[in-house]
Amino acid sequence: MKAKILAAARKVFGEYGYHGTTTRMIAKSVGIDISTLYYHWGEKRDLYESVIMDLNEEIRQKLLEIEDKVKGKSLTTRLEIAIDVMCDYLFSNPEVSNFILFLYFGKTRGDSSLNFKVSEYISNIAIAMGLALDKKYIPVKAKASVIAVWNSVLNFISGEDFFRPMLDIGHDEYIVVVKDTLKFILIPAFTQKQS
Amino acid sequence: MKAKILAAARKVFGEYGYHGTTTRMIAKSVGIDISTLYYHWGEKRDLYESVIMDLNEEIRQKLLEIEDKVKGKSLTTRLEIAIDVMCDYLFSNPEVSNFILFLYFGKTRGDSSLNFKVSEYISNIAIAMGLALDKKYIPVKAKASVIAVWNSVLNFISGEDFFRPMLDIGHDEYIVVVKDTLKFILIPAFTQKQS
DNA sequence: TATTTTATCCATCAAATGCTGGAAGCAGTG
DNA sequence: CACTGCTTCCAGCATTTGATGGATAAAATA
Repeated sequence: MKAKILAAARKVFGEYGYHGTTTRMIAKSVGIDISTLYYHWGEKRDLYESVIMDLNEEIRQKLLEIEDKVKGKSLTTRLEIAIDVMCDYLFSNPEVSNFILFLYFGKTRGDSSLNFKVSEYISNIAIAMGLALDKKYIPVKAKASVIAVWNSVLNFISGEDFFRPMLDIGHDEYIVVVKDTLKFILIPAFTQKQS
Repeated sequence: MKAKILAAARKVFGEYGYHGTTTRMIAKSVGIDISTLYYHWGEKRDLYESVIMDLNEEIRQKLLEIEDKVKGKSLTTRLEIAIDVMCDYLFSNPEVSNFILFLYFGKTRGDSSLNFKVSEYISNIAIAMGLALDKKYIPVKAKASVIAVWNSVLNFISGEDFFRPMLDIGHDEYIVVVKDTLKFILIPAFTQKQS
């Protein structure tokens, strides 16, 4: 039950953001009373933070998986695989990217400095992609590039409802276009001769 | 007064999103009573939609300005100018990109299909950048690319508080890094030999 | 000046929302 | 069965929040 609530919370928070989500909405989506929700998770904020921690772990795993898959491949292949795997994962769990974007850009009344450990990820990705050699010193440029890529992926997934009508294509084709566009834009940038 | 409220509303909505913003927050940031706010703008939703329309017009103007500036230049120069101008504008008005991102990714309880006319912009940009020749037929690939670029810009601006600490640099340097990164990633993609 | 119009605020309401107490169900254990 | 611990729900409380009515002041108009 506890896990069921967590999964539902992730989806609702992802769709409507922290303030847009009411505990009643989450409870209803699980089919239980709010009291049951509070019994398992306490305050709304605690549930929210639990979702963040849960997501953190899930993404960490996914990145490890990618890191493992790209080992020894060429830079171009590494980028292609990374894009494919991340897109597949996120398209299957669209609430994930939505939730993360809310974390990035939305403020939450009553502050709280929640830490979604992107910083760590970014460095790991930069190394796995071969953009940095020394784990201790990763160039600003490399980090910034990874952030740009990471954001692009999230945006295309979360913004499907917004962008797909503009392209006038179906869901499956959208996935293909997104992957192609990401590769089209990113691969030349990273494989060009470094200045 | 009406305009003052609109400007304040844009900022608060941009920071906290629709549901995260209360009419009292807006009124307080202007220094007036909520009643005064309601007197001028009616329902919260109406004010919100007015902000959208206002922003729509402002961005349209900005894009026309860019279109005018890049006329006759090379593709590389066009991209550089576009990135510089948009970055300068958005860094000076960070609430703008935040607000737009909320529109893209956040749902609002009680639906309402508000239309932020991005579709129109995207096509115009594609043409101004020389990615499409015929106004009537703009390739999916061109549109998708423009969306990716557009999103990247918004993300870097809105996500400054999130990303800058990861890069461990100051605000002014951040602006430079963002512009450079965008150019670094985007220009090779668009200037490569079309496949 | 008298009157109307415009703008602002105070007090307040009704609904929504976060959250809780206590009763009831239900499984396992003696 | 009686007891215990865990889980669920109903009812409700306190606060927040969207929204309004009416008094008051300021400005415009006659």
